[in-house]
Amino acid sequence: MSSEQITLTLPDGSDKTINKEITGREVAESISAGLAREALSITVNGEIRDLDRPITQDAEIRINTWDSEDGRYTFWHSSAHLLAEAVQELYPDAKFGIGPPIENGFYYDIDFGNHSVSPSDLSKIEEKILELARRKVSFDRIEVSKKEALAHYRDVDNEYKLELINELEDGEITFYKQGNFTDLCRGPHIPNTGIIKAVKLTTLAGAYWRGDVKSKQLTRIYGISFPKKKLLDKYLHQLEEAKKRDHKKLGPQLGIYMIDPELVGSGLPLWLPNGTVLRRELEKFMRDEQIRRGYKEVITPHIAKIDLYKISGHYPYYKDSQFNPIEVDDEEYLLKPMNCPHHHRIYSSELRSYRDLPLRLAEFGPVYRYEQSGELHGLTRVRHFTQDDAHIYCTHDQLKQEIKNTIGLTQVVFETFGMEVEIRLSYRDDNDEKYGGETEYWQRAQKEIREASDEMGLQYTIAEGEASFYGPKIDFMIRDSIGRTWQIGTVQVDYVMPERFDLTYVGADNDRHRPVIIHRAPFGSMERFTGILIEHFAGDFPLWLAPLQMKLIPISDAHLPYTNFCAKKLQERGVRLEVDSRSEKVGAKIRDAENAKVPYMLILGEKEESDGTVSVRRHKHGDIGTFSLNDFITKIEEEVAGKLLPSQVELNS
RNA sequence: GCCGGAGUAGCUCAGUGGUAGAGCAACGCUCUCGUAAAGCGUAGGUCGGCGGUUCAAAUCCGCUCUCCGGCUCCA
Repeated sequence: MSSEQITLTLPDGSDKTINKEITGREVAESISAGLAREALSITVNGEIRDLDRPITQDAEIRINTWDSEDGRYTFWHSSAHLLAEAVQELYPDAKFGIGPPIENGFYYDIDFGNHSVSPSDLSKIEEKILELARRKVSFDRIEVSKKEALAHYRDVDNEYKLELINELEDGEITFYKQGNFTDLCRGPHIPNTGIIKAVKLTTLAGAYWRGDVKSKQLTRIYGISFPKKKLLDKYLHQLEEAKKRDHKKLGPQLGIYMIDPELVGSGLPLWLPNGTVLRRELEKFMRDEQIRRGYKEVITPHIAKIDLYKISGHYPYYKDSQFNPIEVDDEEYLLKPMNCPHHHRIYSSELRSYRDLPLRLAEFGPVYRYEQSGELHGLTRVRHFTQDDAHIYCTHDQLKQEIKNTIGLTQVVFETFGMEVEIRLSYRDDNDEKYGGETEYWQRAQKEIREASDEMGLQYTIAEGEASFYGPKIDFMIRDSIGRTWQIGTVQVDYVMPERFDLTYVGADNDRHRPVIIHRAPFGSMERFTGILIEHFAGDFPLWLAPLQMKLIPISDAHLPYTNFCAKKLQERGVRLEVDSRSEKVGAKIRDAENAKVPYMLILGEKEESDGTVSVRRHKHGDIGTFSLNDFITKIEEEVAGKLLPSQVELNS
């Protein structure tokens, strides 16, 4: 091969030998005209780059279009620049912070000085963006020295960019310029602004410069853009649909929970009868799983003396997010922010032998945390919640197997509900103040959870700085209806609390040893899990969870006796049902049951009465046929016992 | 806690300074009905709260509470 040629490997694994210094655009053209037309950027050995930059060496490449994440990333990054240009034209005094692409769109943090941006400004900015886009100008990459970069931002008096540049190495600083707007930027960008056909500025928010509360708060404008107007309409429609799953709306509507800020308090959910049924079913499910795995259940009080939390370290570390202490008889008590310290005291109540380990103490433990007012959110972020908590006290030799067991249990939970979770290993960072315990313990614990995760075949990402103060975690995250991620289940390894509480066991060598603790909560909290569950199923719960499993609908009053007969038979088998004896037409009763998302409706009239059958409707599917009462009972008992998801239910009669 | 938005009947919403409205739900009566809305009627409000401007405030102004979307935080 001549030195003038390089080999490019395409995503399908095929190689392409091609002249050196070829640009991404030329590569795309060499593949197909269609691809060249759609191309937004190119990924070269994992780095996303502009299409018009030459490729100088052998590389794995991928041409990015709107259909790839890298392509959309490029598109939205360029959109953020266009947003900034529009703002600069309309508000010349605005100073720009950072403006990255995000999962669904982009944002730009802007210092508007004294101007307070309102939603009506947003539509003006949107129009300006589209106007600028139509000029179809290119994004030009300009390499600058650090000195030039600093000089530029001194001229325009932008302290934010100056701060950013000061942290950069000379020689790797680039600007991008489109039209009249130049921005410090690593790139890459799309070929020209004209590709951006539709834009929607979605949200206006305050955002601290560099995420620091002590810094100035800038105005963050969120937006999303598309290469076709139709895609924007589709996106907005999907957003509307997603909102219908919102547990804050569905929860109260379905009688699951309510919040009474006036007299009970914000963030203190009240579980309504339907929600309580659901929650008790969830607890029963977890208890059964735990009994099979050798857990022992305990119950501990909602409060404890403040000293308990001084020993555990919760009090000094998390003073700000606790309810104020309760003073009684010269003693201070705290509403418990965690259950662990209570459990540790139970552990310490007896002399423990290595033969007793692992000791697995479980509790549906209520905790109280004073979350900031702006942070409260339906059932997913509250000030009082109940963790499906457990602490496993074990020897070092047992640790890895126990971690794997808890991961296994957590997986069972998510499989049961058909949930897809993202897994995150939450490690510590360099900020020693945030964490307790010896660094060597931390390294050890991080290694152990990683090994256990690998051996269980988990796909995870690692997040530094997300650990709890006593140890690293495996966090199981799930998305809500509008794509926000919430931590649900967690498995944590803890070497710190055994030291703080001086926990010991007697080993085979008759010496005292320190146990290790695993903290775990597969649901996380009953509240958050229920909130997520509502959104996951959009209120159409599997039969075993549905608070109201069926409605019995007599055709007319004449069939009420037979309806009550069926109701009695079903109730004897533990079915949760209601008889709709209102003087409404069948259609109306069906409609009401459908709206209440009741899984089954039994229509009972003359035919059914004389045959001893029930005519069955399934929520969202309609009439599924006629069954003998006994066959129907068998069918639903199988459905409940198998914890079948709505999508798994066989509807053939 | 911070930034922006919003609070009118149980729900969805109309009402821009002059007597608080609609649909659905609820309740009553009539109808006794075959697979997604029967008909008629009744009741329901401190227009989130407090204060101010005005002859007059749901409407204008100030403060405050709560909720929504973000930020920060998150044991």
